[in-house]
Amino acid sequence: MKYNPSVIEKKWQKKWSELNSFKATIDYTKPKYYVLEMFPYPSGAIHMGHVRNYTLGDLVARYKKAQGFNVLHPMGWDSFGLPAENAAIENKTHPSKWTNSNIQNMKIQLKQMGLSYDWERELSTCDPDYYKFEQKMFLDFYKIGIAYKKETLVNWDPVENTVLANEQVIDGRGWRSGAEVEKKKMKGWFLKISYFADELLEEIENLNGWPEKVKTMQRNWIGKSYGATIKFSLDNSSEKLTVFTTRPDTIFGATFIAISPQHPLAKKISNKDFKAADFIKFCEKNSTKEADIEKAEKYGYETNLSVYHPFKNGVKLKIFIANFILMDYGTGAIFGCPAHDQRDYDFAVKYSLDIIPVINTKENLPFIGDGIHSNSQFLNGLNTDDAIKLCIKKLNELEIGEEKITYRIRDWGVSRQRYWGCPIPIIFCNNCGEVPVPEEHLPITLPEDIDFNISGNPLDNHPTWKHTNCPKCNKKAIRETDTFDTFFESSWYFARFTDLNPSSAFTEEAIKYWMPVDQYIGGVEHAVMHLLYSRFFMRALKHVNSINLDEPFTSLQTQGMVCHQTFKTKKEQWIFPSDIIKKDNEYFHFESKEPVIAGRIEKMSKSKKNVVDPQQIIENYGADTARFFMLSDSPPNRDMEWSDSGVEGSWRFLNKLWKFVKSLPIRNTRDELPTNVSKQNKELLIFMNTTIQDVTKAIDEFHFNIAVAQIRSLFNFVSSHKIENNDDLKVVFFVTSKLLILINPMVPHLAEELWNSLGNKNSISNECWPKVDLSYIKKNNVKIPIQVNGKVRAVIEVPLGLEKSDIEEIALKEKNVLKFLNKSPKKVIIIPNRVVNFVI
RNA sequence: GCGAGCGUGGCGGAAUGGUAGACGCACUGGACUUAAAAUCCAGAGUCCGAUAAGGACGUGGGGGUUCAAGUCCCCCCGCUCGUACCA
Repeated sequence: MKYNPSVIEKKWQKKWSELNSFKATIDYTKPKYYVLEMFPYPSGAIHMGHVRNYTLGDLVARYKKAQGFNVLHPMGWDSFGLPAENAAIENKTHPSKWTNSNIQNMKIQLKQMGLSYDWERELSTCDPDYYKFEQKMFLDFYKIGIAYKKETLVNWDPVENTVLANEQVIDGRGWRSGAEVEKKKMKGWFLKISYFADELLEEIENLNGWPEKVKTMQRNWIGKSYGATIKFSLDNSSEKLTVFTTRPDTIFGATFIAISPQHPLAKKISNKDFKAADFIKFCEKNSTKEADIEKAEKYGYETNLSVYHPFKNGVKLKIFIANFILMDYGTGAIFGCPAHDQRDYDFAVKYSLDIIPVINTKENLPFIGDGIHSNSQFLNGLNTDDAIKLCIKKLNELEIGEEKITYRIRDWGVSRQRYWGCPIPIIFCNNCGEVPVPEEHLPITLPEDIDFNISGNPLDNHPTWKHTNCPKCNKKAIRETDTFDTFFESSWYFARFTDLNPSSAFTEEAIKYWMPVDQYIGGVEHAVMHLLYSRFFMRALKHVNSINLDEPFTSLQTQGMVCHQTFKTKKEQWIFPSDIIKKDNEYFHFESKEPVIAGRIEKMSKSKKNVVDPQQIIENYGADTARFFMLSDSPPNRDMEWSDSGVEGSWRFLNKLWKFVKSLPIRNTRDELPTNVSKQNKELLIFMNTTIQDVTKAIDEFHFNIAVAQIRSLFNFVSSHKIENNDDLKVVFFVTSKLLILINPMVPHLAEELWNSLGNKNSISNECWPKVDLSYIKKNNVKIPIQVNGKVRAVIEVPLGLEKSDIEEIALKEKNVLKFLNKSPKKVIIIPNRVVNFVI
């Protein structure tokens, strides 16, 4: 019988579903394990990124189940978001219809992959039964000031009259209209993540299961910095201008002041100075993307205002309005010290401003490092740290400044001017102002009838939806027509999975038992925002007594991208890999037979057409081959290349495994070992036990590609084992059984089928993970390289733990060692069981 | 621009500071076959050497620490992710 994945995969998927094999038990006395993959946006069909992510998670879930844990492994849909609205405009379908049909389709696909989800816990964030809870959360936050309203800058498309997402701004222009995007001030809702900045920062060090790189990124994102504010007095005015600096010690090198175009003073100046107004307008012609702002050429406008230097009598500093000063950071104003800051230096050179060094150095300016101060009155002779301290002391004495801690992190803007999101439960009343929607009126649901053909915010354009009565005074009032950022939904879904009861977002005992998530897996692109928002959200919810939890994710793994070679015609048109045929190492288009240029290996993306449809792979090779290849080659946290030959390799291996197990002549002796184990059989058992140990270690360390390699080696070993008598057969059976348990989390359908054909009645999913018999892996001998001047000249095998002098004696008998040992060694390094190095 | 990560044979990758290249892909030779595919067996970093023994070189580039560096430190190059309204 041939290996036929399409038959056996359906068979076992049906069986798992009938037996409810992967249901998380509600028995809070058992040890639990919660494994979660980042839930998908239902874009229409699963892509290879999903396949990779969910294969990794499924391996962990099945492995932990085998280790005896009560496993929670749920799946849901991050189903609010922009693409549904774009689809609505393009295909004239309603976002909810489009979204739900995508979910149906993707769910079928996930089931075809044989993933061990507890589908009874499925959730979808666009479902009012889900988002009603976050409206309540928002109101709780609102009551204590964690949610508040303020003005912010948005990308405004003046042609479409809509707010654009950053990704909809391409080279400073609206993606559909092509109009130059403007920055526009707009009021929106914010969550006070800054209130928790210190706690979020400090707790990073306790996230032991997180990758160091993610922790570093979050630390830098929060960006706590110690510095000072300095109040400068304006010339010819009683007003003060407060700047923030992390280097108050360089104050004597200050030669100019720069303020943000959004600074109140800039606005004031522009009232009288038309050129300043023009300049500010010019600065507004840029997107709100940080990268765009930073990369844009730095411009300044010299105003006719200046301030007095706080310590240098009579010295005035000109105020510039500068396009690179962000209003959101510090005070939106800086003093420029060109000698000791790269950006200030560039600015000073461009506008021919003075450059006054105040730190002694032999290096070229600007010099950013530490050093002894000069030219700095009371700071002369001090190093940077001491100068900062003394300067702050002096500022305090003179009451013109103080020590100040600032954070780079900004409060989280959650308002979106879109339809397909959770409505924000606030009502605006002319009498009463902002009024929260009373809880008994929740959920506020979206209107079904919606028109996307009018430009602007669809909810705002709806003829009736926003009109309501004020809950306080009952007069006519208007609903908030903004909806939530979809990161709102993804900031608590993991906690919701623990108990989907309809009356409250969480239940105490389910949270206490299941949370935190033991293993969270997803793309590294979420390293900061989603993960930081989730950490913040748990704290905010704790603050309003909704949940008793701090950190949501104990351990985190970030998986790399799935890449594929790109192909282009000579006319620069991208081509799908499935439309290409390879002949004599050259590529041709399947239909036109035109030659095709093979390009770089890049992240799979629809725009470059270098995608492979998982559906095709499942149909051609089966889910197990797709899963096995996903795990085989690359370590999970690195990018991987999807290649046809790699898939073929996995397919071949699974076939070999199939044939081998099916060829074994007897059944049902899997737990029996012969009373006397021959030398040959002992070697196999040693290899098996070593493999069990190594595979277990590799899985625990998330090195699944190594686990695969070791399982392959064990297969190579056992399948070439000579079977000459019944004892040999027993051992081969024993080892094969263990091998199937090891490989089950990777290729569960195949493992079930082969397990079954070995005569087992139970599902392999209920088998325990094999234990290592340590008596088989005690080593007696060890191979030691012998080096001469660090180069290996021989390898000797000696008993473990042999004395240094004995090792040296044996080493000195090696011909090749003596050949290179033409002088007596200056030094002999012997690390027992490790290495010998003769240094001559 | 800023922050973070990555870079090892023809390719994916392996390697507690201690034998670089496990396992696999592609490749080459052989077996089977009328033939091919599939399958099985064997070989293989590059160069010198005889196809051997053995040697030299070799982990993006340059420098350093060390008896010993893919691994630690410094500088540079290239690529990738994030950069706050994509998810």
